[in-house]
Amino acid sequence: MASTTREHRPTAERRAQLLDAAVAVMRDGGIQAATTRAVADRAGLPQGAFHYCFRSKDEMFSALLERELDASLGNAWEAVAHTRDLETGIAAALRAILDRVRSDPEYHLLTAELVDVAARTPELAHIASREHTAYVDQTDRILRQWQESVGTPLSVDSQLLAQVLVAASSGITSAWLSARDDEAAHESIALLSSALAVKAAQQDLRA
Amino acid sequence: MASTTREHRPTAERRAQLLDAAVAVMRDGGIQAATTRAVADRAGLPQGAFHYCFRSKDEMFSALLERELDASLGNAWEAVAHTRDLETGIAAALRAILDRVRSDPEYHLLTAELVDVAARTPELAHIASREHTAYVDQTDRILRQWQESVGTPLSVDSQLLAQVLVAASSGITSAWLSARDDEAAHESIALLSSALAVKAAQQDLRA
DNA sequence: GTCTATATGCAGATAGAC
DNA sequence: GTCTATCTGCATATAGAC
Repeated sequence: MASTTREHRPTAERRAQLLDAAVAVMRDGGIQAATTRAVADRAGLPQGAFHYCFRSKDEMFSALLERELDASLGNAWEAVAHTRDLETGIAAALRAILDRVRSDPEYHLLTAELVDVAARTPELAHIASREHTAYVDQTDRILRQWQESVGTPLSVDSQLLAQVLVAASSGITSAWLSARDDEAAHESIALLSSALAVKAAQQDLRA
Repeated sequence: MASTTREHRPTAERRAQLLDAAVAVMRDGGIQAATTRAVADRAGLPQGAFHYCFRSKDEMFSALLERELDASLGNAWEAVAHTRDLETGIAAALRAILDRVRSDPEYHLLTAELVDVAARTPELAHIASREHTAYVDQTDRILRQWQESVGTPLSVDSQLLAQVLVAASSGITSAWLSARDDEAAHESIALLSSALAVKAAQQDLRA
């Protein structure tokens, strides 16, 4: 019996199944490796299944991008909200972000590649852009929350500080992904946290 | 006459010609677009030419990676050496880096993609790693130079500051490449320069 | 919805004349 | 070194039975 008939499943479920498989394939071999055959195989489905879940490979890629970038948001900066000391909070959050990357470098290499490809592709550029804005906004929200809970206002605009924190985390993780140097990453986190906290909390010391 | 005979050229020259063409093709369509045919076409050579310049596509990719990453080093942090004030120097250097990216976003998107792919590919990972180290070392050298010319020593290790500066620049450029927000980038540069300069030059103000 | 079989095209690499 | 022609395999996508 060459053909095993499979159970009928709602399309949404099959799509998720294929997206999961696509991530698995890409984790190993990068975006290039994600052919429709490889993805369908990994999902345990015949290659033909691909095309009644997605109109084309491009459509799947777009769906994947949206799903993964959204998921990778997480609550990265949550740690800040739970400390009284800004420096401690920033350092803890940066360490948490680094730990997530260290625990699954392939996945984070993949999201970086996804963002690059999206930024270069006209039909996808808005996804990368929207994702970045959402990430900054979420960080901003946590900073305001911290500000309220502590009472003392920041001496810099929270939105601006959020932007810088996001840039700092992306710079540190990308350095780590290239060099895999734990000590360098932790030293950088310590210095950055301290520098930014001093700046953000300073009551014009020299005025 | 369907076949125009071409002049004989040293292999090194042909290789450079193909690498240039590969960059041109990738700038437009990303790494995926760089098929041996597309690259040879862009170079004005027949597809067969590819294989007496490079043993395989992988070999070309490796050569390309090495050449482009090395070229993209530039003297990015040179600006620091030429100012007495560290904050001014850091800000100028970061703005110069951002300007280079703004003047050719496609190229810098490409180098980012190259680094990602290299970091994931076992045979290429060392190139990305070595490149990153070289970049930090070069920045460190400029910081030491500044330190000597100014007389006052930094209050943080110059190598560490160099690491952080490299991370900061990569975070800011990658944010800009996603969101294309000039104002945000310049604000971030100002805040980071100020925060890091205060930290790096502080004579233990609170001691 | 599910599956097999297949159409069509392009990929990387090579052979062999010049 | 240079070129054309071609081998071989895999890519995406579709057709059509169940």
